[in-house]
Amino acid sequence: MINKAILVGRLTADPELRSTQSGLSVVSFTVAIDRRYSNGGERQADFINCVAWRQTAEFISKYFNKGKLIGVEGSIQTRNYEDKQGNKRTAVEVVVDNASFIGSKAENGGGSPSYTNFDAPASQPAAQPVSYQSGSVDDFQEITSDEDLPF
Amino acid sequence: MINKAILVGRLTADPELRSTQSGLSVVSFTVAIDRRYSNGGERQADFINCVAWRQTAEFISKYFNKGKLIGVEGSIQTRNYEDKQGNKRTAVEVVVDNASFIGSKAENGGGSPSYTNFDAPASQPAAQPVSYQSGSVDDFQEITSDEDLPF
Amino acid sequence: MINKAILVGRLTADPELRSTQSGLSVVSFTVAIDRRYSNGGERQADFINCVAWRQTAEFISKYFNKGKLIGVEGSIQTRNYEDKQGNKRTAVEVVVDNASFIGSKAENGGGSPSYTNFDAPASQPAAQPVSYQSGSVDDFQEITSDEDLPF
Amino acid sequence: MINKAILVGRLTADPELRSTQSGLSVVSFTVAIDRRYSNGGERQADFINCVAWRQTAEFISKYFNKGKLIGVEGSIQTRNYEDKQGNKRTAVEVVVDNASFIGSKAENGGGSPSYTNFDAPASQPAAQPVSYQSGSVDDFQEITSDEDLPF
DNA sequence: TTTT
DNA sequence: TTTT
Repeated sequence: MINKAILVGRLTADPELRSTQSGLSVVSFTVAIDRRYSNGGERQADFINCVAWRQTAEFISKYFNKGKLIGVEGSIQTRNYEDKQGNKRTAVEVVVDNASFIGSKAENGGGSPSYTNFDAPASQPAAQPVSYQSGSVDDFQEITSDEDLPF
Repeated sequence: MINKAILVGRLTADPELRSTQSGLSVVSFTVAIDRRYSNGGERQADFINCVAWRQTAEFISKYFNKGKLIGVEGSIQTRNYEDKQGNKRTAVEVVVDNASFIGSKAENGGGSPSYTNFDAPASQPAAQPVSYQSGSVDDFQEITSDEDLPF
Repeated sequence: MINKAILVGRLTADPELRSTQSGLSVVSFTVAIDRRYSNGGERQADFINCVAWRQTAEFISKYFNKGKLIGVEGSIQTRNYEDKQGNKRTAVEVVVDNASFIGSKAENGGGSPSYTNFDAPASQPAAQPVSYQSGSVDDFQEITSDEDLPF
Repeated sequence: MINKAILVGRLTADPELRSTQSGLSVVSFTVAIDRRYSNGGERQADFINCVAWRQTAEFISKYFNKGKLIGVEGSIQTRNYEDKQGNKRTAVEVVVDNASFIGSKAENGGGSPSYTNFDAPASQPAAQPVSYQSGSVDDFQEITSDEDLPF
């Protein structure tokens, strides 16, 4: 089974990092994406609610803010809850497992001179990460030298 | 900007074809997709509402029914409406621009001996389409012979 | 069956529009996409060959050039051919069925003051399209008014 | 930047698990995907080379074989190498970071009664995983109880 | 509740 | 080199 959403749009507000009772980082935010073809003049957009957990949440809250372009990859999750009036409602949101900068330094806010490069292996020169993906660092697709390839 | 959803799951019910006042075909249906990792035993699924228009709608209502596997590609749309109590709510659904059969004849229900192959160019032998995509037939990626390629 | 590629990267060169013998527009171009995690400092990128046909080809050659950000959606196609030495080789390329501008006017080159808005319905105010999708204009997901929805 | 491929097709052969000199598991395999619209009768397919590493590699070699349906998610990688004649060639393959079963038990080969459920937290009842994703177990999107959600 |  |  496959459940995949891929979005590129702009944050409608600064993402706000929170924690669950058990200490997990979570961030929720909304991505605005203009529709391709609008209705005779009036612009239209979709506003898609997203949630990210753990390091992905921390990455997003650290590097993105209102109006910035973001690339997001995840799955569509439906969740039941009761609203204040006790009505059963269902929330639909994208659970983000990967977020990326899109485009130029200018577009991304550039700068951000001082920060912790939490992803780079200790011995490597620090560099601004261009995305953060759920998973431990040692699972990223490493660049294996040719001799190391068995095919 | 990019807004793309790709789903493979099962229809929770027979899709029901309707028409708008202006005569457009529409179908709405729900795709159930099991989550990869469930919560200590209890299975969990996401139930994603989908809408398709025109020929895609007709294709889906013709070839798919409750329980069948379907592959769906589209975009996530948010839409505002008022519920019966007059509360403003927002609906989130996948607007499908392409649906595909997934897997074997067995899995797909096979059979379906008589139908109109609305997509095939008139001069071609009729064959069961394996998907339907928004767009006129003459926009499908045709198989151009090698001599026809300019590179 | 599903075969979907979604790319956001930069054009390595100006796309060059050509025609097949039968008069179809084609464009081929390469999208460079930085890898997320590079190999201890040296930047690495994937260079993905793409082909687009018809109006998508014309759209791309009209609005994009070397270095510009592009969003691309399509399928991965494998094609057999013989190289100059007569060896059988297989080409792998993304057949683009949809291309989009990504990000700001600045990022996109903005300007482009005079052009034909080939997609807009005749009666609508002309506006720069934000993407072009294979399919006739009348297959785009239109914005249907609420009364028009059968659900 | 975004580089995403999503495929559902059939394995053209049994995947063969290998190891790099440094002891990493790798598997390479080819996914056959029928094209939607064929050229007046003759069937056509794309044959897409894929590589997977580590646990994803082990998962694939354990649960999939020739002819089986597979869902694959990854990125398109281009890699330079020299062929036997010393010509520079470039390989294009999908680096898989997630593989899933598609469809029914029947379709998947079902059975497989005894195996190690390498992903389930120790205290959970063992169950056949439905996919494997790069990343440590503790990064999967867990099902958090409602009280645990900060929104 | 929404972004350039 | 290719799968149902």
